[in-house]
Amino acid sequence: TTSFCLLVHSLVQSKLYWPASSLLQTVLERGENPSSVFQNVFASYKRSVFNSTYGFDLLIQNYVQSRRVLDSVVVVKSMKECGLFPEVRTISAVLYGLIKIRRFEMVLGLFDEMFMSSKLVPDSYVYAAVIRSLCELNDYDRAKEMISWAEKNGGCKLNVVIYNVLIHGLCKSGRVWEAVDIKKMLGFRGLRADVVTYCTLVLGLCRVDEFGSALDLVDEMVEYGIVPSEEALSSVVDGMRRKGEVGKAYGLIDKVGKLGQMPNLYVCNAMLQSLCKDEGLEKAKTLFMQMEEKGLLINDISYNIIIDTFCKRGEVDEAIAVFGRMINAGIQPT
RNA sequence: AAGGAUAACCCGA
Repeated sequence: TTSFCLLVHSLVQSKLYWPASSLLQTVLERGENPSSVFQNVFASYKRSVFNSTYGFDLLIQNYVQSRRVLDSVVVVKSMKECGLFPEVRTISAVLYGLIKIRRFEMVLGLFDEMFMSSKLVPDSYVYAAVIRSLCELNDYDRAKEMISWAEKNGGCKLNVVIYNVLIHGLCKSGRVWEAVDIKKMLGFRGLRADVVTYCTLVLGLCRVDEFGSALDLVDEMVEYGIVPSEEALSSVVDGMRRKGEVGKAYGLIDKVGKLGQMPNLYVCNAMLQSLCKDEGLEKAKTLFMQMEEKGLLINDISYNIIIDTFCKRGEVDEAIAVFGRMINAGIQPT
């Protein structure tokens, strides 16, 4: 093992990271416990003339990638005890490993240990991990405190992702209006809501049946040229439709359609149905054309709705024409 | 030089 470790350090010195990493992998597979592996790597580090500590980072990475996150934590802590520090990026990989196994308290503990009592400066990835953990622990007060603290003396410029994490957490906990407030404050921090911010809020609002506000947000994002996801758009359109606001729902499809986005087929079919019933056939036909243009995979149900409507109006010729198009499109009549 | 981050999507329980 000692020769392995010496070799690792020298490979790292020559920037041969990939071989160094696979060498470490074989060391890990020997099943030694992480502190003794660390001792070995540390002993050969001291003996060698190389001064890059990146070999330790690779060791940590290897543990994380082998889903041995807790072992990676041992190495990080051992390094600190020996006065060595991994790169911030490496620590962040460990933090996300911990999040994946839902050890949120450990994320907070490691954050304190590594960043509160050293010269290491957390970056936005690290803050995102901490905020995420606080949200998962339902401690939104502390999450907000942490953000204000980081804004003042965090040493790095917070980006929109951090706020998106908080917004998502609040929405998931049903605190949608707080989430909306956070978004409103982004401007004062020199940030702009992005597609994730908007989609998260839109879906959060839909989940608590606030379709009107969701609609306003979609309007706003479209003004900024941000295209809502199919999922977000579908939720709002279907919500408005179920509230009986079929006209508004249709207007939204029309508007967003110009940006190339359509609701999913389910929602479109429901809209066809509602338009035929409440708004007359013209709009339904227009929607149907849009669905064809946008390449939505129209199914038998979509055709049946149109055919049925023509039949009910006694326009059998039209119905047969649509039936013909259906056959041409290769769809089995049902 | 590396599989370091947030919605949705997907898959499994």
